[in-house]
Amino acid sequence: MASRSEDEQTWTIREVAEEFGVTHRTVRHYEELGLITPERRGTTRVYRRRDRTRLGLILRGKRLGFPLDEIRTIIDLYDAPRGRRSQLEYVLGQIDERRADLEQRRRDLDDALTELARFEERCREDLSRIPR
Amino acid sequence: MASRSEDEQTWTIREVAEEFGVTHRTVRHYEELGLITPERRGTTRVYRRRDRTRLGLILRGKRLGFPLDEIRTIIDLYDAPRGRRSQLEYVLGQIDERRADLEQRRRDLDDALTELARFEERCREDLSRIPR
DNA sequence: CTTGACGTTGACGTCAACGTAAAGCAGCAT
DNA sequence: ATGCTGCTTTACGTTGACGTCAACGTCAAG
Repeated sequence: MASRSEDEQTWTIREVAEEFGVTHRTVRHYEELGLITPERRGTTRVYRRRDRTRLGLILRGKRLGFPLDEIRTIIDLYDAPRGRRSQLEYVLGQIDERRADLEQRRRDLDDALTELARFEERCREDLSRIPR
Repeated sequence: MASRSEDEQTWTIREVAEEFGVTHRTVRHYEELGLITPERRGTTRVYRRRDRTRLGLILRGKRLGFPLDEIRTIIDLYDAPRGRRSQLEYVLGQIDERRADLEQRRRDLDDALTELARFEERCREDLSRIPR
């Protein structure tokens, strides 16, 4: 039972890779680029909740089409030191830039979706005019 | 005023490139991949409204993180023949797939934005606790 | 008629994001 | 001890999306 701070569930590289639907090579690639930094038990990589969280953020960033180095600056932002006032102000500025970027994407996305809806409408009309 | 079908405004490659903020090499690359097919006046490329429309769609697709060959299938869809019933049904099916993809992206995007908002909130709280 | 300013076609270079093969160690089941 | 399985590093290959020449055509201006 030992109630120490043993929130220490860990995973192997195969486990996280399979869980997130990527290869171990991909996971290691992200480590090479400094996106995740698993500990080592001897020579073996040990992944914790923090690493899985970051991996999730990375993959979502990829689905959104961000390059990996940009993704790194984004998720590093979440872990950045925010002790001093100047640091916090810097972080808040970065947040604003990020939001502007994301909102541009959402506009593009919404435009694409409404166009698609209009196009579907036209197709359905065409279809309704075809007999049989 | 000569009312012929002279909706024939044209542009050169430099013009469209500059207008859309890309290089002529990029425009030619898209042509190599069959994403746009400008006519030729002799050997020179001639761009019309249709090409500009497609270029706009391509670049929006890129901002959304789609690969170029996927973008081609998407915008080709808009120009696909829809004469027969089977063709229309195929197109409608493709539209559904596209929409599912785009909506997944929007979910990711909204998640990212709400997380960002929460994070900003925390930063502002931290900031309010710092004197001076 | 030469000189730019643009246009054209190759062809090779580059960078990101991995894939893939080669070779080795580490534990442990037989 | 031996082999198997899973993890490791090293290193070169691949694909997508262009960049970057080089070498040449063309047409209006001087």
